[in-house]
Amino acid sequence: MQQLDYRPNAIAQSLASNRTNSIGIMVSELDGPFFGLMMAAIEQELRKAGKHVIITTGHSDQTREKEGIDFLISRKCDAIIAHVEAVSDEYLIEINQGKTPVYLISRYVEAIADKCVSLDNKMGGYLATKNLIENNHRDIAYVSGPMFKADAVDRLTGHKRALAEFDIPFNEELFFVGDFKETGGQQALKHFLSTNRSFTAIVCSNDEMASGAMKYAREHSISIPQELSIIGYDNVIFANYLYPRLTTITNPVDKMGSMAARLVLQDCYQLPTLAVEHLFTPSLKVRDSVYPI
Amino acid sequence: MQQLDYRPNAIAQSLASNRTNSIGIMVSELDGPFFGLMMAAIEQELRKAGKHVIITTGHSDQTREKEGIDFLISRKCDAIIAHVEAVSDEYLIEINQGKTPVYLISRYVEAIADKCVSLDNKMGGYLATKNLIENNHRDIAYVSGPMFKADAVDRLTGHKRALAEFDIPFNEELFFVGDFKETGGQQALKHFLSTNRSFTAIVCSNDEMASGAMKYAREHSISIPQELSIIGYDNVIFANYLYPRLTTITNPVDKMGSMAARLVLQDCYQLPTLAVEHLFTPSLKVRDSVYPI
DNA sequence: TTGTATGCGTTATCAA
DNA sequence: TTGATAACGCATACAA
Repeated sequence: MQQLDYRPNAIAQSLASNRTNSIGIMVSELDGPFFGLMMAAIEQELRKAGKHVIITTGHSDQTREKEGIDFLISRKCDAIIAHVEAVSDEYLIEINQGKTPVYLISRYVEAIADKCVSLDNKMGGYLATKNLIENNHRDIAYVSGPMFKADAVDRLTGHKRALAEFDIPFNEELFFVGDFKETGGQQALKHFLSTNRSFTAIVCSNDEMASGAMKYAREHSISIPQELSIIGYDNVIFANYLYPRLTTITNPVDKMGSMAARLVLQDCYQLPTLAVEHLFTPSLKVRDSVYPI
Repeated sequence: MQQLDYRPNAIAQSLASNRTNSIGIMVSELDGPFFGLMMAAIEQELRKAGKHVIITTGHSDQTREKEGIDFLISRKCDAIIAHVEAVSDEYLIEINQGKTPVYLISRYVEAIADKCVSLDNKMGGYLATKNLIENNHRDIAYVSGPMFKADAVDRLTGHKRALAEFDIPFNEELFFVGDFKETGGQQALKHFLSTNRSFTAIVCSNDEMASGAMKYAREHSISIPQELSIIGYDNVIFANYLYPRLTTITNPVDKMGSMAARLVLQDCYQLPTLAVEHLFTPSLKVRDSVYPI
């Protein structure tokens, strides 16, 4: 009878089997180079398993993140893959008691470690600063992201470790908390310049802020990298478009995305997975924005 | 009894009411600055109406685009919003006979004009070239996108119209078909340089290719915009990050996204909509990559 | 208005 | 193994 093209009704299947074959995705933003890559990887992995992806945004806001997750749960997703920043660890643990498992990307919560896929941001922060130090920089400014974000805290920790390893004191004057956006980088450089504290390099804890700093530098005739070296973080697409091309730390967000998808496939649908990996390692991507002195 | 928090089962609702409250979205790519904005706009509009969004990718490939749409239909989406490039007009008309309406973004198909939201690309192409001409450029090279894409064809048409309006002949030597990616821009400039035909400006039919051309120019010590003016198209986020900042044509992809979403809300869910608009108008965004001569 | 059956298109269970 | 039947949790239509 298939000749009269019979198509099973996915909704009826779901009602009867209690399985929707849909996975909820929660990201902070739909635009931005970061999440695009991540979602592309997730979607690709899931789609070839016949699953589909329902997408929601949280905008790094606690309320909206919770609403989004509620929404996905109410939609009876079989699982959720979330990149959340504002919500607490406790909430994530609690929500995972429910019947919908919530996997986390770019975040590590001890109690649900098997549901986390994260990047070793301490190592990334360490690598960035170490690269500068190995290029003989000693007076290094640091632009952090908002301190409520674990990523920002970890990257800073790595930075301090590199400093300590080379006996370089951490200087509060050369520390600035930005917003992970372009403006943050601009404000940071402006601030550093105003302290009259000299510095030869600046590590920005993401590429957007690095771009902002570069822009501010150009507007004030500070040549990069001759007068000031800059290193970013994330290796976002446009890092390669900037001039000079930005040296940065790779953030394999696509690999983390596929990994999370595969975990879901394995745990929720009993599909075989090759290797599982929970902690990803960043690496240094050398381009043109760091000069030795 | 709501105190014992009763939650309606969305699946059962769907089965009984024949309405899933889900809208399928089909885009070419999940990454890339273009689609991010578009999806963000769609999601925002739909989400506040309590609808949700199922996302699929087509990768500008005819088979995959059809598969994706089939997939969304089989998932019983109430409607589909698609940005498709490879599939034929006939197919789109035919698929719209079915019970799932599919709306088109950035594409105009006469027979289903009420389901189309598009950009006046002819006007955009015209504006770009006209701006160059008004800056006294006469020898203008043109980098097109793949000619199977309607966008590319229309932009080129606009370019030719501007040329004609000022009695400038179209020169095949200064015409190159790229891939809408960075490499396309690099190849194009390389090609133009090899013809020994002189030119003072180059219009790239999207910003990626403009970036590629700028990169190639820099590598070959051609200073922009002093020696060569460049104009792009789309006003993608990174156009503002490039150096020099790229003059370009705005493509209000976010507005088109919300418009498509509102059409769906209106047609499929009988929700009131303010003004409906089907054709959007691009405009010139002047930045730093065009110099008068 | 409030209440009660019936159907939605499957899966799963149990009997044959 | 095959075949009938009861959930699945709601809308909807109809009756009270």
